Amino acid sequence: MNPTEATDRLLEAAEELFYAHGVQAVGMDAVRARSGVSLKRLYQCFPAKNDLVEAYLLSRDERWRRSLREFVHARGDDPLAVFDWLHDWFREPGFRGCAFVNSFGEFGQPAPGIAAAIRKHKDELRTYLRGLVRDHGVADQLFSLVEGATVLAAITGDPGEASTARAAAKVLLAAQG
Amino acid sequence: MNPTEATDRLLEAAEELFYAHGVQAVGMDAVRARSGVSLKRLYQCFPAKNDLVEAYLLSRDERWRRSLREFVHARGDDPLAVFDWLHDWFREPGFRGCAFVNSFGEFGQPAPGIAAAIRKHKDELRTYLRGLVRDHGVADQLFSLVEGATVLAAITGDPGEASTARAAAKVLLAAQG
DNA sequence: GAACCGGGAGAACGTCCGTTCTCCAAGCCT
DNA sequence: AGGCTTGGAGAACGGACGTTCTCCCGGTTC
Repeated sequence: MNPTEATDRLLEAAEELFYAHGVQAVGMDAVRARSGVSLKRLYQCFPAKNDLVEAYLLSRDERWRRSLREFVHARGDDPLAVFDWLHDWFREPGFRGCAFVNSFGEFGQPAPGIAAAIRKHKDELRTYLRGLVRDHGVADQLFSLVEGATVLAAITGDPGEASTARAAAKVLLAAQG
Repeated sequence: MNPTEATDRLLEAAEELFYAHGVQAVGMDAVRARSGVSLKRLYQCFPAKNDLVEAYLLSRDERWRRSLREFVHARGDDPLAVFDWLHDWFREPGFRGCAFVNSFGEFGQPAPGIAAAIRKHKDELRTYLRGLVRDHGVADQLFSLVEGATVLAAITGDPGEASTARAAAKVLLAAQG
């Protein structure tokens, strides 16, 4: 097995396991078992667990934002489509909230690379929303609604939080003028 | 030292340590050291760490909601005062986001008591907001803003997220009619 | 064919931590 | 005073886990 394929399989396994059970609850041996990559190669690709966690977050960020971007773009970049996408996401079987918020909660003082990955995700999302909604103030308000709906959907298990946030966003966008 | 005083000191130590560093990062021995209560008595008061965690969450819920309620009540139960309170909270030195959201992130599948304490906190908060804002739809929208602002303030470190959410809340309340 | 190299499987090591156990000092009752 | 209980301090136990080490096999090169 070649190193780049090993890295891919490791990242895929890490995403599934870390997101589903939390980073701390998943041992390196579980990642090895799921990925089919030997421990030795695992540590060649990622010298320490922190490195794998950081790569997991960066990879998930890319995939998550691409999915959102493509969905919203297919709807003419309507900001409200963001909340329709959220609604679909919340209904997915394994939905457990925002991976970045969860990781932030897991680590009291995250390693620098991990903290940076978390902040990067939120910064990029904010920037994206500001691209959809020219008024930065309103974009930031929508951002707050997105985060709130995600947290609440995760804790209550109710995907309807997306509809609540969507209704609020509609009012805020209309008030923007 | 009497058992009820021991319980108080344990809860106080647990709140400080668990909130500041995360539950998993704090060992029982650290709680013992901080509280000055012996390990033996600690395990008499709380037979397992989960019990202490659950008590910590319930205790923090009471204190947190009382503080919010009193602040808002002193301002004539103006819903917007909720966001002023948030702004003060976000500026506090040890602010690290919502203890319940953080705990939710820490445990993939929380023990039943812990999951219940987390849900209880959010349920009570929702109920409280619905008391302040008669229109349940708008109350829930404000709830989403509260959660979003808290998450973002924690991750970005910017207390100004409260002002953003406040501005949004003002528009939503005005639109309510 | 024989020495060598890479890689896999899994044992081993060290540490951390939740929980329990041991031991001892100090108070209390008769 | 002398046995008895209580509680504290901290050692000890057991398991989990991150990381490294050992051993062995299969393929490659002279």
